[in-house]
Amino acid sequence: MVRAPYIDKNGTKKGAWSEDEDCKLKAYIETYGHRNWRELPKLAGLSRCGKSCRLRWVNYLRPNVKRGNFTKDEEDLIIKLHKDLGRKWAVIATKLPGRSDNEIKNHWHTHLRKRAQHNYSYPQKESSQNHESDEEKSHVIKLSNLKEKDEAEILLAMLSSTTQSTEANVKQASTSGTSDSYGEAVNSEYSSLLSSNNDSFNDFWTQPFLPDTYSNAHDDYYKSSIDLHNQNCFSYYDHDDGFIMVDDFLWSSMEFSGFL
DNA sequence: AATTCACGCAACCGCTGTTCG
DNA sequence: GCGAACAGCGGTTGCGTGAAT
Repeated sequence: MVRAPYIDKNGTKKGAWSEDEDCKLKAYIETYGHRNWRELPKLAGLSRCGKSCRLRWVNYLRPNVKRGNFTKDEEDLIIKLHKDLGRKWAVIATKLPGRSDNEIKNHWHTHLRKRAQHNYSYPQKESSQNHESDEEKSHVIKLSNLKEKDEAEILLAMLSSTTQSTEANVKQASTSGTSDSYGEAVNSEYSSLLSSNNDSFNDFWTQPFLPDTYSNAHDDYYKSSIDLHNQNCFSYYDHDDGFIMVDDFLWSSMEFSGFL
């Protein structure tokens, strides 16, 4: 579950903490406090860096730290605070006594992010939020789970909403049909598109890719229809997950529920 | 039974803001 | 006012575990 202990080139111990180390750290802080994390490991007789000691203390050793499963109330609060505050885990942690920012962050990424997404998608679904059926799951297609060629097709569709000539150009350039040439063709077309508009290129790495048809009225989301493998899909942009592909059924649900 | 895959989580890393000399 | 040191934060990684094949 955790990284195996090892000594780095500076002689600092890394990886999982032993019981003995925990005892030393806890005993030292309970006696002397932690005014200087950098000096603390030396004084406490540990071969750790200050950062590592601080993290261990904050997440596991400090008094009143709560372990184990999150309650429904805690989860609801995290979802609400995340909606209001964004990824300010340290601030969120102050509202959940006994929970560390790291623990909340991990719990969000492994459990709540998906749940929050589905809650928005199926707001009135007979309180079966943790028991989504396979049918429901099939309505969401995460870009990162798609194969390269799928991604290339989606990228193409997005590009084609900006320039009608792009798709034709790429398809012509990739008549050999291999995925490599297909990808190269997409990259080539994409590069030329970007270099033709230096203003938008400046923001390329920091802003989500949005076509010129993107409307400010939809702050985070925009609709782009894509025929992917005979399934009519739509896409929207999510700050956490990037581009999300959904089929027309889910898109309708999301529109109906006010998510979009 | 063996292997592969996905998930969960503890811990690390790098960046930013704050404090101090 | 400036730079160094430090603390804290958020993103990412590594690996154990259980489920799926």
